[in-house]
Amino acid sequence: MRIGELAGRTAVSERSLRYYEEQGLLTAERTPGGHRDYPETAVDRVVRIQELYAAGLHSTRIKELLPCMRDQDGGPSAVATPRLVDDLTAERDRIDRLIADLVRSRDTLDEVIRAAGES
Amino acid sequence: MRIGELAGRTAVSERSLRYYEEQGLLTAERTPGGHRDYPETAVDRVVRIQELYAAGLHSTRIKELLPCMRDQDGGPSAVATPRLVDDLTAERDRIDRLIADLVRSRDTLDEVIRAAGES
DNA sequence: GTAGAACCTGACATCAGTGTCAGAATCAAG
DNA sequence: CTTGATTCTGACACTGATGTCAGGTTCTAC
Repeated sequence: MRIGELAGRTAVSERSLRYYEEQGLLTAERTPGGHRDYPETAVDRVVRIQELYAAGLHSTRIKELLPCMRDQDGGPSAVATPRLVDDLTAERDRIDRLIADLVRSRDTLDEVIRAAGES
Repeated sequence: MRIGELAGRTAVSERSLRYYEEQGLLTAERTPGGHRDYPETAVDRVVRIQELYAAGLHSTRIKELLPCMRDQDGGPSAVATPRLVDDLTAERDRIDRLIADLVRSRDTLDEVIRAAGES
């Protein structure tokens, strides 16, 4: 599929999709004229990338991580090195703390929203 | 207490504390010489502010929200307007989706970490 | 009063993903 | 072939909290 369709189906801007490619997170075939041609699996991958970005991972870390992930189509093509495992463990712990923060913030918002409803 | 102590106790940089004041999120008395003098309650407030920042709220939104929050020392000093309730509800929904993303990302990391441990 | 630590303001830098625009090339349908 | 939609590359802007530095002032303990 072409970039416009991929952007539409993933709700990610074309700009970002080109950026992902630039960062080595996403590859695409090219038409004879140079237009990008994505496989169906790209949809899944872009969604994953977005999730990881949302979790605060940087593109370099995502790039290291992607080959180690169980892909939509089968097993991972690589196994994380001990060094990477350390980094990913730190990321996971950071995300854990972040989730805890978010839950507290959500509770705070809920309380304010509810208090306004009671008046 | 002075800014250095507050920074130490909250693990927030002095730079950020001054920024919070600049944004109207945090107030402080001043010594005759112009140094900031924070009340004990500032510790709690700074922690809250950090949580809300972590949840992706901008300073303007936090500024609107703070007066409506149940403070450490008692009831809220204001009730959210209907307009603000709408905004906060949108924020809450966004945070909900973000938490879901984070959980998925954490699970992904756990899987990669575990896979590396099995080898 | 003096030395050193802590604090003040103001300014500029940074980060990294994304928005946006320009000008050119390609693609698809008539 | 033509036309309009889509895509291409490259460049520059932005955001917004935080880092950092400079030059000066205040505080605290001796």
